[in-house]
Amino acid sequence: MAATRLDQIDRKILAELQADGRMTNVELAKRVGISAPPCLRRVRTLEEAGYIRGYHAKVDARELGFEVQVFAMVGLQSQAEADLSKFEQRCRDWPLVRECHMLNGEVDFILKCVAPDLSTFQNFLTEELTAAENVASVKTSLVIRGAKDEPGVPFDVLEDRLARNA
Amino acid sequence: MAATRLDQIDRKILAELQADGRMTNVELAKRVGISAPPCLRRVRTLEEAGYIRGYHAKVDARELGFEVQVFAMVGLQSQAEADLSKFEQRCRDWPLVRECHMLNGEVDFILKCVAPDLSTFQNFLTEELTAAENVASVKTSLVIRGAKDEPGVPFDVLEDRLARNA
DNA sequence: CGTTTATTGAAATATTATTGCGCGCGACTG
DNA sequence: CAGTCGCGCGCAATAATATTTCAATAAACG
Repeated sequence: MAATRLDQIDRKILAELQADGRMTNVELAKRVGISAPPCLRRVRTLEEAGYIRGYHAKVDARELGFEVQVFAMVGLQSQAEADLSKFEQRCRDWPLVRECHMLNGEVDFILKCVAPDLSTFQNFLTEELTAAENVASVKTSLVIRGAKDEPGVPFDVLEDRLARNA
Repeated sequence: MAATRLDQIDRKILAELQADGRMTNVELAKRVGISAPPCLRRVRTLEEAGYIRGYHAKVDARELGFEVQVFAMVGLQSQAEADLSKFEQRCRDWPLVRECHMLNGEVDFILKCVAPDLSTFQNFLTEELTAAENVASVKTSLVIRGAKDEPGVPFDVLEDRLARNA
């Protein structure tokens, strides 16, 4: 794995920034056990190498009036690469679709969507998603409640793994 | 909606920090059109009010050797609240499970999981998830590739909406 | 209207980010 | 092995940013 290119300090940096993306560099340096300048240099390197894709505030959608979250399983008629790409591009253009993943199995894509209310989503569903070219089937499930939401990497698992391989 | 309590500047702040969680406060202030001190106060207020749930670096799981991502649909035997909670707690304890959402419909939960490789995931699947108390059925789908991944709020939709209601 | 309350922005101060540079350590070489 | 090269560290100095303080302004209210 590419993680081999990283030493323990780099991984600690990633873990800390994943947990708190606004941590100051001095605090980060203190936690990983080096001084501020090399710490900052490492962060920049990790960013440029693509280990860090960006930093984002986690904004509570429900608090902002997006009370509906839906997972949609989408099946297409054609799975030719050109058609897959076309569908993916449409997902990128739909603001209500926040995530789009291509899957194996009977379903081709899973979409995570948000909407201010059910009628807005239903409108999107019938007018846009189901109606879109090449879409064969759509099954949706409303999110009743969220129990865990920590996208990213389980660094404890990673460290266990590296320790075992060492 | 609770977004009514926020003015346009607050919403702009949220949008900017969602897009770039490490933006400096002076840059943020410049973009939203006020000076730095009140801008910082607004950010703190938004954090305390729960509009901002935290800040996180988006770490690339695949780059770190987590090459497998899986969605798992889980059905339980009992949907009594106590049993639902128990299952949710288990999900929180499993490091490979990064997200857990309760759904309506035939499936009770959808889980987003990561693993270093397929065998690690299959081991988790058979030894932990499927074997867990009260779990009736599990269907999994491997993520072939990701096409969009922007969790959060579509602020353009929100602004449209507010403009229409005004 | 006068008062209260909330929010602002300028200025001052404290922290933090960033750059420049010399040092030490390990690896490669003759 | 000694010499030297290259990498990465930390110290110190500087630039930028965050944060507090405070007086002024504008809206809200009686």
